[in-house]
Amino acid sequence: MSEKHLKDALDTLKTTGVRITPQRHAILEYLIESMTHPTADEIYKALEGKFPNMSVATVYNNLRVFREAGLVKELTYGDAASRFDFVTNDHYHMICESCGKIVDFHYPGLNEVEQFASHVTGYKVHSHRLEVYGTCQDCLENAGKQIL
Amino acid sequence: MSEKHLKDALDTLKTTGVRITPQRHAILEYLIESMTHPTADEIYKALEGKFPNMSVATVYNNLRVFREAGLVKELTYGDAASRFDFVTNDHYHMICESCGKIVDFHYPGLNEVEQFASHVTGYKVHSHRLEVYGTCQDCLENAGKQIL
DNA sequence: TACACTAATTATAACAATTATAAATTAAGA
DNA sequence: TCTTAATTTATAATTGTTATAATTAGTGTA
Repeated sequence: MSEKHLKDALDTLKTTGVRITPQRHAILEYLIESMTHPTADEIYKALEGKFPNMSVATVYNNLRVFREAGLVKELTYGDAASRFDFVTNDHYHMICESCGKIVDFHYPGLNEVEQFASHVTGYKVHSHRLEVYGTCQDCLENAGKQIL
Repeated sequence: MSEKHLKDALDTLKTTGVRITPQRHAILEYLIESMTHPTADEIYKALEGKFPNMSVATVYNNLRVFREAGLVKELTYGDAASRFDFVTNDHYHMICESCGKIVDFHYPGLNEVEQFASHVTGYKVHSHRLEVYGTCQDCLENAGKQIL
């Protein structure tokens, strides 16, 4: 399953004329396997065992390459670090405001929002971004304990 | 109309025990009157005529105060500068990917998305964020001209 | 397989947005 | 008016990210 994702991703890169380096292979692999929407720095730290000489710039450069190839989405949060998400199929993010944990969920058909928005603003619509903020169950439970 | 907004905002601050300084008054006034969702730096530059000695830190500090009081929303965009939006009633943003222009639009009832997301993830939901990306009419026209 | 060409990596410095600090100033209630 | 704690200011520090230039290493071709 994730094997296939990796292979597909590498194929996509090849056909776009992007070289497959060991670093790129490792970053992609890590992105696909980790379910945690990591930051560039987390990727960097996770791979420094395998690549002691790798530079942060390499991570950033390659994340940009992947983003431009459509393999990866960047989730931006002000001056906090961006998080990177391997693109599988369309999904949205639920974010815990207490601990920052992000989980995916699917929701069908917000196309009508795009149509509506395009109609009232006159913009030609490309895409949209939806995120839901709340508190995850772990944090809810911890909050409960503190009251006791 | 915007007079009333300003008065209400100042009242809110007063009841929260926040002092009304000339700088705060001016920043709020600028936020309410400008329809452009300014960055902290834009606010700083816009007011440096009135307050030649004001520091950027003051702008940032007060935007945080306003945010915590619920008067202002911060729109974050990765390493680009945050934009600040005076809260009137709920609306969403349509953002031009070509020139960055942001316009507001209203859309009723995405509550069901929140309910759905809460159900599938187990999170307790507080809020959500929706943005639509596209190209504004000005940029569409300019693109047309370049082809000719 | 070896070569050549170009892209990618590395190390480092630069940058820009934001925040922390400490001293000076000031709003607002008594 | 006086007092006091909050706020502002000026500056330095921090953090995420990108630019630069030199070195290294994929990959197509002979």
